[in-house]
Amino acid sequence: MGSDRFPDPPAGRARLSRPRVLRAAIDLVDREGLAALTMRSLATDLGVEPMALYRYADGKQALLDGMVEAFYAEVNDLLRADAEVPPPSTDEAGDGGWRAALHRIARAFCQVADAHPAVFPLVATRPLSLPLARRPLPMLQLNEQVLALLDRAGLDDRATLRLYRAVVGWVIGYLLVDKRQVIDNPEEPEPLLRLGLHRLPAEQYPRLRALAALLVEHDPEAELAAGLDILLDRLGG
Amino acid sequence: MGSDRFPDPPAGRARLSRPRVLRAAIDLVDREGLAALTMRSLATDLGVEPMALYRYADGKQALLDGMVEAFYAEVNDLLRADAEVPPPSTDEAGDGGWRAALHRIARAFCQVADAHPAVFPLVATRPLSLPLARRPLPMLQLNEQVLALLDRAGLDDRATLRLYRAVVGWVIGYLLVDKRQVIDNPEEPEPLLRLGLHRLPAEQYPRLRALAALLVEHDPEAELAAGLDILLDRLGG
DNA sequence: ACCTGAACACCGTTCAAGT
DNA sequence: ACCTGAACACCGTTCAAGT
Repeated sequence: MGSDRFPDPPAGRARLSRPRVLRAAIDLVDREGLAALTMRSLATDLGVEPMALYRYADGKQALLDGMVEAFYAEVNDLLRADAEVPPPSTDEAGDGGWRAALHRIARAFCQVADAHPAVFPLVATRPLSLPLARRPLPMLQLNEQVLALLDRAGLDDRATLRLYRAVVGWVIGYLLVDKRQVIDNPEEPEPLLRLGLHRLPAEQYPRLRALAALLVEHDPEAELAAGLDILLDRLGG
Repeated sequence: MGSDRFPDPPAGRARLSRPRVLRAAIDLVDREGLAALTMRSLATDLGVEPMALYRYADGKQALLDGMVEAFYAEVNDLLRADAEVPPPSTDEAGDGGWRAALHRIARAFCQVADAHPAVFPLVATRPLSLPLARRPLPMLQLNEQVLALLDRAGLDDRATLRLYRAVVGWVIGYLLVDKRQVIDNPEEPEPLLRLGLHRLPAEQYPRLRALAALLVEHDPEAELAAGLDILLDRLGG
């Protein structure tokens, strides 16, 4: 995370640093939601004047991009951590393990998204306004890693990219849809009422009402992995 | 779009109406981007004072939700329109046509996303903070329609929901990733340079650099449809 | 019922100043 | 080099008033 433009100061004495600012921003959003993040509230959290932040991010927009950067850095850290505890068989499935490696990446991504649900919308949408080469380095690093793994499937370049888009789109889309299970009234024990579905006219939305009770009961990690396998099977040759 | 709370006035004489406000909001965002949308700028566009908008949306947040509502309403309109021009064979593929109907929905969704690229991030993320039953009616209507179509695959409830999540996640995720192809320097004729990739060190990102030239060359509609078929094949029994 | 207009609290950011 | 503090333009929203 230490790019040239935002150097980490000598470390120890100095009060602020880019990682510290980004971490504080993510903490604040985890605690109070995206809307509560302002340059002023973040400054207060860090015990500093708002303008002090501008040394570590070029403004609010850049701060948001920095949070996406921190998100991907966390994914990469997680992956490095469990790479040090390799699974029993080094050559996991006889295919060089690229498939299992992709699953590990998806799982790590999923874990970080779960840890910072309010940050995830930023991860899904902010890169839309950034040209590829300007994206956060940790994001590019993960992209490169996924591409390198897909290469081992032995596809040509076009097919590799098609599979790449499918994998990334699937993971982000599935997480986005899954995290939509927002509860209306957390007090209510009945799951159907918790979702506020009694407000839905049953005549107009028969299927939605009938299935809504089951909406909450599923295993996101397993479904995400299953879909990933399907796409790898059929697009991976 | 005419809910009880925001009635369309007699129509004709009256200056403002909820559809007119939402349409103006989407126009503004299409023209100048999400950041340019403020209650004040929207009011100016409509030739009205900012506070006049509060009669048609309960505030900025509700306005954003209203735009998602308008987005889904546009999808539904599109679907109704081409339902009036049915394909030559009424029973499209012998399976009751539910598969083809799903493809039509995906295509319509895709078209509207293309028409309003700056609005799409709202569509992808705003429902995260709304409990199911509070979501815009046009969105619930489309959800119901998709569920009804999936029912025809003859799956049990759990499998139907699994497939439902997969289909919705796939379409949204794919569109999100595909629309990320943002151009760095539109003047530059060379596609590789247009993406700003000369700034990527080739040693660290060999695959990304090698494949980036091909990133722009693909057929989004076809890839989206292909992925949809794969998921329907394997999760649809 | 529908819209105006002034006012308030808060926001991101500038600029000049401190150390 | 790193942070402060005052200031500015702009924002969403309140409230009371007009017609």
